[in-house]
Amino acid sequence: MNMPQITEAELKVMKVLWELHDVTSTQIVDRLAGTSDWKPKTIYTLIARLVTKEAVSARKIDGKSYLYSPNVNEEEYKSHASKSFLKKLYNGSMNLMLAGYIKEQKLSREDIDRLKKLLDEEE
Amino acid sequence: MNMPQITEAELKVMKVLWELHDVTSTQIVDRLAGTSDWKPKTIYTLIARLVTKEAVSARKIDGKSYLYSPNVNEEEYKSHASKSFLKKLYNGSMNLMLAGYIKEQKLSREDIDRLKKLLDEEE
DNA sequence: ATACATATCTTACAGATGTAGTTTATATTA
DNA sequence: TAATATAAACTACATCTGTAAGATATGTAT
Repeated sequence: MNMPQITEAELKVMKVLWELHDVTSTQIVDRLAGTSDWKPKTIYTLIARLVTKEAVSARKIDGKSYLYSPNVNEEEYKSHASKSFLKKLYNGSMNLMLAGYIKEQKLSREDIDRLKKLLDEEE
Repeated sequence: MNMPQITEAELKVMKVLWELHDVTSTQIVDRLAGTSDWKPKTIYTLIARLVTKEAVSARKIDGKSYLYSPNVNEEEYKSHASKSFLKKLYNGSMNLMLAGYIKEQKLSREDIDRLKKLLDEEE
């Protein structure tokens, strides 16, 4: 259950899978028509690569088509990616990241309140 | 002042630059001797690529050597990278990222207290 | 002045990534 | 059933990335 590497382009496909679950490639293509300008062939390639790296599984529904579904859990993946990111840039510390963020005034007053609420609920 | 793309390997070199500022390639090589197993040639290549993409500037100190210094600010770079990361995975929202983190129990009681303190100071 | 060391420059090369075209097999339609 | 559409498989190809070796020019030691 070691997390496969998922590239940025592949991630967009994963998001559709996470959202819709059990879809055909055609549905994925349709779903991405609005948010990308990829040719269908490009999307097929991305799907195939995700299947190869076992991030997605494919179940045959007839001699030609498959139903695809995500093999890696969305929250697990994000948590894994977050950890990697923090390690790379902030010595693994969410505190450092948030401190930097606050210093750069990237958080609105409302954001801060919401974050405090999140933290309060945790105690 | 558009942020150059800095790869993971290059980032390790940038960190030395951010830490030491105005160093020779030899100093960078020495500094990285402990934390990586790169051959000196590899490090020279990374430095050269960083210079090419103008993330680092080089000032000649004699006919052969240069002094290198970071051209992109550490905090700015990290903030930029954080923003990209959040956009890619959390719809741009630090709240969502932190919420996920909290849910996964990735934060200790102390972390939470420190974060709350950070947020309090901001108000 | 000559040999040696070495920093930079040039070149290399495999694997990952973005982006797709071509071929093949199968389903659908007329 | 024959033509057509299309999903999947296979192939392609430029760029980026990690990782360095070889060539060249310059500084240093004898």
